[in-house]
Amino acid sequence: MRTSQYLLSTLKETPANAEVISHQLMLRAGLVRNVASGMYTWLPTGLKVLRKVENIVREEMEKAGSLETLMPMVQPADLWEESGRWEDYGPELLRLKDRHDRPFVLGPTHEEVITKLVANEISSYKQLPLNMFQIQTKFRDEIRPRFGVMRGREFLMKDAYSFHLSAECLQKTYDVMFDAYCRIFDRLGLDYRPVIADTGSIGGEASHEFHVLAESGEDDIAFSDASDFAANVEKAEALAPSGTKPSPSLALTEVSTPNAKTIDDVATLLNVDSKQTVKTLIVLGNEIEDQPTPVIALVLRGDHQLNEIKAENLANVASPLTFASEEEVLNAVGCNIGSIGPVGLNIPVIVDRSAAHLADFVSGANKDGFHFSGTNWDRDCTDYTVEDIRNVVEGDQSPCGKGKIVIKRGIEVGHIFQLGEKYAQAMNCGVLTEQGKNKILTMGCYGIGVSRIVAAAIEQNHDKYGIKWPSAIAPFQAAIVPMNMAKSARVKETAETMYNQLQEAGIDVLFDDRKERPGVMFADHELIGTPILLIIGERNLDNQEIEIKNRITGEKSMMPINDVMSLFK
RNA sequence: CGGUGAUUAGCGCAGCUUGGUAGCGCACUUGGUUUGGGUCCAAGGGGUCGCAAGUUCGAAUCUUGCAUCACCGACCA
Repeated sequence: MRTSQYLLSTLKETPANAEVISHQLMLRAGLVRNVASGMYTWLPTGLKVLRKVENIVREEMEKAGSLETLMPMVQPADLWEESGRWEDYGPELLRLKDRHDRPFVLGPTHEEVITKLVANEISSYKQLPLNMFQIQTKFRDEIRPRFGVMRGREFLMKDAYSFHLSAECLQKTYDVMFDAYCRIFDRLGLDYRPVIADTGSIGGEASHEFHVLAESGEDDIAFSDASDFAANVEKAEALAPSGTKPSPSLALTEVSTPNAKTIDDVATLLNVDSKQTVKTLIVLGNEIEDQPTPVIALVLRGDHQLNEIKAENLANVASPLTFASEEEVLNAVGCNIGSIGPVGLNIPVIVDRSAAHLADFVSGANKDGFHFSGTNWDRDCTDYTVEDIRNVVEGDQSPCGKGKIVIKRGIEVGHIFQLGEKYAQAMNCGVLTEQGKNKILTMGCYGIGVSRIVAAAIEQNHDKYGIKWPSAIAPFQAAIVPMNMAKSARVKETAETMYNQLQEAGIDVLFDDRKERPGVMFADHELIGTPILLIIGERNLDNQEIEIKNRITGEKSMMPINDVMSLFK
């Protein structure tokens, strides 16, 4: 490609609306342009990168035995009613109507469509297992799109679905997909980790997320500093503290704490460590027929944070987790938020493992403006259950048994699930077994955020001059940068010859034939991150040499003109 | 959904306090100059000042409403 026939569209200045580095560089390097909140046009350079990512994903999926399909982006609402997600999905699901007033959705994912397809197409166990994927635009009406294509509303995703007769067979495909994902991220040249994940709203059993490690990531990943253990903080188990619980040494004493409504206030006022306090959260319980909504108290150590996912997975806690209103708190507890504690409550009390390990701690007195000091479990509060309901923090024991927890930020770029029978059941997707009986299939589902990978790759690979693409996904393999071609016939001739030669060899090379000063050309190529610059100038032609500059290492070296092809072997 | 802020040329911004029909840098066009790291000089083109209503002789500027975009928060006991 010649720059004179190309749309480079680089920007010298950083657009004001871009916050993270990948978003800024994607705009400056001319990869994408914003169209509306969370929606982007991919310019030629960006699309080249996107297609390279897509092709790696496609090749590895095919190698792993998955069949490519393409499903519609717009889906009829009745499919979603059949699966139950028309009600469950919430406002992220964009709903629309056609001219006949028939309801549709913009597909945020395609379980319904594929399950319906398989229900219709597959009728015998002999046709299983089956694994199909597509690379398709998805739409999720995110609460808050941000960071450019990292969390867009419209985005490109590879999603795959597998169908099986047995859990063992599903596990086998799941393992194959796990390995395929590792190969994909290896080939992309990214620093990533598979981590144990929550199955979230889609439901199901086993699940791993693949995270690209980067400061700007939106997820917290808990690692062990002594093993391979890695889990999303949402999912990482917080073990009970080791050792025996100290015995009570203080009497329960009511203390006045006017206007101290937060743990920090109370800890400061009473001059105790927040680790010696507990906070008590009132949430809604599951509805029981013909009765007012029950409320439940969750008790955590003052310095810990509630893990909402763990909490809402508890049997008697409402899902999604909902905090009680001020009025509900007043009715149930008899005081306002800020003075609640576990002592004397006549509602169910669930205590976190770490909070349950305390002795002589500070708690709310269930009386406005008062707390208790010297609170002790079993003596002052007898009716409670102990559960893991907090987020792990740095320094906790790793749940794998080895080492301590370290927390890093990650960008979720892949997610694999064992779905089980949820969708197959709802859409009546089954086959006849060897025994001639109908059996509902069990499913796996495997996603990769293709467009997000482009942003994640930049987050991990850039410097002050611009993007440093891993070579597998660079928009161009190399660029020819001639010095003062307009004046030098020798330079022009060498550049043209080299361009033709590389083109014929199938090398994706950008020939900078603009009448620009060298500085302008260097700056542009560094910004868009071309891995190799082939610099042709008068001063080296006498020796029949050109200069090679490596974008990743910054190294410059000389090379005989005729050896250029060796760079691409 | 709540809070905050922004909206003036393709991009980045000034002008608004104190109303008088718009300016700077980059980018773009033309000519010249320069040519191994974002040259320099000159001459140009480009804006219903987000939309609507109001106040006024007169509104980018004051008032009201709306829209869009962005940032922060959505553990608070």
